[in-house]
Amino acid sequence: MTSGLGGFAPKYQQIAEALRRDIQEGRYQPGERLPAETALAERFKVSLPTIRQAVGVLRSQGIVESKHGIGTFVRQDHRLERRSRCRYGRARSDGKLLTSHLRHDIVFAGTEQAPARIAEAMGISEGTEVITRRRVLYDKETNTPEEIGASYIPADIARGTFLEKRDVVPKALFLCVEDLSGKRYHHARDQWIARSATPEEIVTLGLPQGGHVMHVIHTARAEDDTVLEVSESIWPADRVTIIDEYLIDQEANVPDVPSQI
Amino acid sequence: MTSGLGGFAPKYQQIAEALRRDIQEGRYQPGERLPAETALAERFKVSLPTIRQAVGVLRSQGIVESKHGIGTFVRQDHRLERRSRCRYGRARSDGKLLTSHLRHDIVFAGTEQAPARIAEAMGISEGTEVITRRRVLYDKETNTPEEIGASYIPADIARGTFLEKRDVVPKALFLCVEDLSGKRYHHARDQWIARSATPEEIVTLGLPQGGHVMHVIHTARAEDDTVLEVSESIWPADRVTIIDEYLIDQEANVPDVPSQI
DNA sequence: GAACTCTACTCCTCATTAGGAGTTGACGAC
DNA sequence: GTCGTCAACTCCTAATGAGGAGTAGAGTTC
Repeated sequence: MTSGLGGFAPKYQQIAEALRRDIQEGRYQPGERLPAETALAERFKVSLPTIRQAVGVLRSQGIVESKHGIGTFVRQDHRLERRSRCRYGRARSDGKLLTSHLRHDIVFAGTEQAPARIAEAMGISEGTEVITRRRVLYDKETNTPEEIGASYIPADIARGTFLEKRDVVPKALFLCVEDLSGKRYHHARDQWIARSATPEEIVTLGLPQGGHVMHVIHTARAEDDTVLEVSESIWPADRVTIIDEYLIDQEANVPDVPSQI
Repeated sequence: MTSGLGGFAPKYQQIAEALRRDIQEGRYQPGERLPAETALAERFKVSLPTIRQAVGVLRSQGIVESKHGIGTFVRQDHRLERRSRCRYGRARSDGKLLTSHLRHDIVFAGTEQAPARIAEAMGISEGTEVITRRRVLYDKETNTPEEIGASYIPADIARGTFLEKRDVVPKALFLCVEDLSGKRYHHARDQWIARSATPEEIVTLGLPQGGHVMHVIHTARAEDDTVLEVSESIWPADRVTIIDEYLIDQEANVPDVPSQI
């Protein structure tokens, strides 16, 4: 059966579009519950699976969130701003973390075999042992998880040190690594990707099924190019905006790589 | 009915997981067609809608792509590297674009009312007229769309100039703007977000339903802080990796904003 | 050989039906 | 008042059936 009157798009898409408009025009406020699926089915005069398919579209777009047994709610799209650099700064070498509004939860510290993506960033072969420190960062007020993070330090720098202990470090991690290695952080390479969340990330970050994450792998090197630390951070993709502010250096050498004009 | 033997996850998730493993372990190669849905339904001994739901999971993760009337195919996950800065560089002021391997298709040039996000970046009110140049970039070899882009130039700089004409500009756009404004590009602010694609983006970039994009808004200013240009670029999220290489300046002032440690 | 048609195959849409599982709030027993 | 029970409500999973629409290839006709 075709939809007959009006639209040429499938019914479920028309319904998704109608609901999306309702939300954008404020008929359903952020945080508010949508009518039950059965009610929507009646309102749009379609069957329940069609409604579910329509709501599924909105879910996959992060516009609404369904809670089993409770209802479907309009999500508020709050994006937190994140600086893309600004990881370091001796201005804060008092030991105060840059992220003091977040609660740091160190979930693991010890020796691990480097996963492929980290090994590649470090320039070592997959499975080589590295010292790993994993953390989850929570908003202190709302107590919601905001970030999954991990730092990987080469074994020859950190093996047998306090970095293998699951304690809070006395000062910013990079300062500890500088002390232990005798070298200073000099240059870095950040690698950003957006991808769909893994099942573990969905659980840890409280994401909806099929949610996406922003994933950055940060490789910090000394002046002699040895890797001092690889760290990664993972955020819910729809809760962050990455901000990067910089001076334009028109004289800089331009690598011959793809880039937008 | 519960799934009975073995798994505790829903059937469709188990099937999605099984297929995902098959793909990752190479039993289905990139570009290859998956068995038809009816065949899969028989193999997994479930009904067709359940198979469709399972395949839908893989689709939403960008692992496979379905083509109506043809079949479902394993996508190859090629991410192109993009430099996050490197927009400028007089080293190339011969006029050669940084993106010479891409075909630039200027789809619009003229006066428009600034959309909200652009107005905010420019510090003007929504609806103010700006000179807009929209483009779509195609890979010269495969002829596939790789990027949607647009540049917005304040009317007092570009109104009545050749920038309103839908022609290729004689040299890099920022050099034209510098000539017209009499000011030089000095500093910039980039704003990255990952979000789900709009219907237009899905069509233009050839994305699967529910695909995601990486969206950057780039605001370039002169030394006196006036905005010279706001430009935006949109890529398929699963086809790009953003690369950022830089020197670490530990003495820099650290803004008091959220940031990973 | 070239163009057309027709068929078989593919994925897509939608209705109907059934039961499972989590949450909330009202009610009654204590 | 407090606690536990239970019913009503919510979303979730799954099967079945029917038809629609796009594609490719075999076969036929010219």
